[in-house]
Amino acid sequence: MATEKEILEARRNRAQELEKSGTALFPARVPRPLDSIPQLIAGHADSSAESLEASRQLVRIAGRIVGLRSFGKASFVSLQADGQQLQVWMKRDQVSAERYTEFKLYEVGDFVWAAGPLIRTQKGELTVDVQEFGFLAKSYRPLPEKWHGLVDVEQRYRQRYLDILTNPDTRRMLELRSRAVSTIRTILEERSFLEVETPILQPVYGGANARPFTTLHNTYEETLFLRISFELYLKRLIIAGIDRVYEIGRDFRNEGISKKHNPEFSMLEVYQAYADYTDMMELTETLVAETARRVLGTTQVERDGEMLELAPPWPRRSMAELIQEACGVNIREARTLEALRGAIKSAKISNIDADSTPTWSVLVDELFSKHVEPKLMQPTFVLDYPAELSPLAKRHADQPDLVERFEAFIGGMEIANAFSELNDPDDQRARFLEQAQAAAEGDEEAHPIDEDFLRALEHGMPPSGGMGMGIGRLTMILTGASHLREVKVFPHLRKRDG
RNA sequence: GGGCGCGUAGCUCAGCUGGUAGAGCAGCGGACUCUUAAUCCGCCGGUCCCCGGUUCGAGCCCGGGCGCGCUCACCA
Repeated sequence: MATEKEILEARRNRAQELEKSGTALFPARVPRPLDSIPQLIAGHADSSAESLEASRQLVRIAGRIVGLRSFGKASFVSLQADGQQLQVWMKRDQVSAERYTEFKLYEVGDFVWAAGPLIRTQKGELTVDVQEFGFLAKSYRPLPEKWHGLVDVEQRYRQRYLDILTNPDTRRMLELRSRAVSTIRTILEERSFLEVETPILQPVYGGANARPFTTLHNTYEETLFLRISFELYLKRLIIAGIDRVYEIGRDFRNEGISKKHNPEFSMLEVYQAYADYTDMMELTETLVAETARRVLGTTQVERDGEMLELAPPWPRRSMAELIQEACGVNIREARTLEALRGAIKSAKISNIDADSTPTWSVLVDELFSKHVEPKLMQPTFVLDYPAELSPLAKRHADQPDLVERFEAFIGGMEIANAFSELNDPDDQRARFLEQAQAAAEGDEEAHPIDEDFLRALEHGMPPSGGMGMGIGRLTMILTGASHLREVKVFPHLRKRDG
């Protein structure tokens, strides 16, 4: 018997036998109170066999059978709950021959409870010396192979529950991500920010340059878009006088998948009135460093063998000076497309096709993302982006072709993006029109015009700073993960037929 | 989307120059009251990803497809 069908039949048959012997396979009630396995383990890390013997503490635990070492008239069973395992020792003499026969029908994967005194075995293992036990839930399918565990990458993601169940690292990642998000909420609450939930289905998408997912509302016969950012709604709330506001939620972008990209991803967006992008720098570095400190207990993380120091202050570097350093091209002198093309050619920059790049800004962006970004390992704020690439950011007072914007990079990856928010409705309209022009010329990621948002802006918006941070990428930095899907609970995989 | 690689038992893997499929774990039967990858004896288990081709003969070679990984491109 070893085909999948036969293994499943064997488990079904054993379940039937159990049921015939009067055991409910899926009982509704669990005996209470239950002791927590992690708490028992932590509480008795130093308890000796003698002290346990002396106190004879009676405990009751419940969990999934993940290991079964069976002898003729006794068995050791590993029970797992809350991600940790505690051994129970089942002896025929102690539980009665009849009940031991029933127990022999239990198998790896099933859920059970067991009660008895806590002891330490001769080998020193903390163990429940079972006096009473019972069945809690049947598992009809086997767990992954116990020694190698689940290693097939595809199956790890297609059946993530098995990955989480059997790979402690995956569980630790989930716990860490959860604590990171809750720490971010705590810090923002400490600073009096209000958390809101804005629409995911939007009549006009915006706040970023990306292609959206499109859907249809049947009743209103209305085309709706899954949001690509929360930005324009949160700014409406700034206009509404919610001076410190944030949202943690999901964005959707109909684009490629890579180590750093997924079509749906979690974002934090924060907006603060009477502030600008320098305030956002302080907030960003504090959020990242404080989250690391509270979750990991340190502000130092390792990435590809390099130690990263997340503690503030992070260096503030202008995009121009970083490009100058990396490529020897001075974008402040080469201010036109032709001049920049010439500078790139004379500097002999590799893998940039200067002639086919349509605008000065896009060429600058190319230089930056290919030659600077991958090298930004230690946390770094990159400041002062071309206005053309940032239709929602306020212009520099003295350099109107640049905007007050920064992106924060860690480990060669963009972690956050922020600006002094554009609050001049006429300039905003002009920027939208530029975007409409780009769209007309075929730029599928151009920002659409949002008349409703412009109307709101005309009512008046205070000077404000805004910042967006990728939760998944932050988690990658905190865990050292090399791929975004590692820090997602259920990453997207192609649909499989059959 | 392009390039490279992979797909063999439920799981983890091996399979020579093309000669008719193998191990460990899991499963089944048996022994066993201090194991923790328990041990020992025996047994069962295959659409070699799919379709087509070459060949006396294909897991292996060729063509097409599907899925996955890496990578480049795209993309915050």
